[in-house]
Amino acid sequence: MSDFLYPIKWLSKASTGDRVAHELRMRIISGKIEQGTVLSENKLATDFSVSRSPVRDALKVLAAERIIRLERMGAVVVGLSEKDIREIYDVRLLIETFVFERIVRMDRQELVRELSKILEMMKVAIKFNDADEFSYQDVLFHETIIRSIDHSYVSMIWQNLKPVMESFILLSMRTRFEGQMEDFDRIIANHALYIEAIETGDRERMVTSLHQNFDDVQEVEDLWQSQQMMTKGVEPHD
Amino acid sequence: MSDFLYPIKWLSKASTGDRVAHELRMRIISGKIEQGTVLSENKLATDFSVSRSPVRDALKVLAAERIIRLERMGAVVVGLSEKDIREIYDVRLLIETFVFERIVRMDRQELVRELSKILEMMKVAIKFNDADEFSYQDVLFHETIIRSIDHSYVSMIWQNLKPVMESFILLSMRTRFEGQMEDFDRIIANHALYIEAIETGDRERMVTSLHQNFDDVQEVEDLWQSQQMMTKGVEPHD
DNA sequence: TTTATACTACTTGTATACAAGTATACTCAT
DNA sequence: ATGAGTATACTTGTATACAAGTAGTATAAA
Repeated sequence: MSDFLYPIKWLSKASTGDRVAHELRMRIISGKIEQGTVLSENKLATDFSVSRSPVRDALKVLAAERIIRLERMGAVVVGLSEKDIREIYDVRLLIETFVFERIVRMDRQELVRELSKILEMMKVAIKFNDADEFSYQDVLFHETIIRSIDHSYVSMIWQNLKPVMESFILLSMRTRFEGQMEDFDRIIANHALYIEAIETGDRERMVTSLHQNFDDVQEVEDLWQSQQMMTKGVEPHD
Repeated sequence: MSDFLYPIKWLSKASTGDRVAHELRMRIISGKIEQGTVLSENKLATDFSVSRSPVRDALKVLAAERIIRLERMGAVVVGLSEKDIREIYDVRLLIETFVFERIVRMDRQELVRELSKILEMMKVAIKFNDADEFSYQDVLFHETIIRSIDHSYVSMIWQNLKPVMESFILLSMRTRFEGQMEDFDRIIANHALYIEAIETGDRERMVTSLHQNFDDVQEVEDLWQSQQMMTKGVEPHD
């Protein structure tokens, strides 16, 4: 099969099933595999040169994430619509707001330190033009905030959202690193604002930051749409 | 293996893997399988007289629900702590509040009708002493509310919460049907209040209803604790 | 030409086989 | 008695085999 969209170095200790899931997710979200395509376990198995077992596992995972739909015959690709993106951000807003309310009641010194470190990492990633590393740190930033309150069911929600978000952010950032470098000043500023909000316990600022983050992605959405157009443009997939 | 805790009639069109998952979940949440127990795929397979494949599927599902933890050797039973129950209700509060905000902006006549129907079903279930049917309708009540706004990621959260909630409610209600029948007047009244809140768009009343619902379950929690004690009886765990 | 039937080539769900790795217990040497 | 090392009986992850069922096509009859 052709080259991989998901960073292989992130899969060092992953099982075959995870690898397939990550790669399939990327191909679906990037539009490399079109919506409506029907995936067969056998075909995927031969494509990835693995057996059906890990493919099955992968499909279950992707179905739970709602980017494919398991049907009687075959798994049909659903992908991400604009509505889905909005909805994902609804949920992020929902849980991060919840998390914030708890955070401001805690000692958040350690958290702020950790977030500052991640922010610095992000800056370095920009400096070295490393889109993947930047994405990794970006996702880690929000994960760190969410996990800080030690709430296993909120973490669970994040766990379910994370893979799709990660893929989406990866694709967005790769595109931006090809030309829209000026975006990153805004993104960094936005994350700094988030840290400030946490430090000072300023709910207002937090919500502002979250919304700006969303608007950011909305822009990206357009890019992504066009990228998708470009990708499929060629020919309908098998 | 001994008799089943999960209503077999609810599994009519379920795969073997689902059956195993449902039954295992019930046994874990009821305390019939103790916390800390290490489950082996092979042992479960022979116990349930099935092969490892569906057992594997089931364990993955239960791990996603956080009631077991997949480790190198064996799956260790985590179960539900009081903290978990609180957290589940945190999330329910979170999403049902979100849902309510959307509902009040919609035409909610049809929804109210549907909820009223379910409420009547619940009354009938009480009259005929059918704890399982009552639980089913109770879960359906909340699911109906949540699905009404057509938000796939909020639905996803519900989907992840539902099985554990369902099992928990089933066990609670079965216990209550053995003696605390007076509880049900309050539960019914509480659900009626919820419907009213939706009908009138009264956010205040909705939150009241949700909190009362939580308090209800907190009481149940005690019952459940004692039931669990009874089941294991032996000694305090870890 | 149209309709009904049967067949073929798929699909998934479950069972089994095999490989690689890990913990426990036992044996042997000190 | 104690410690090192090995044997063994487990564990999971992946591959393969088999059974049951479905869609769509081709063939045959009206």
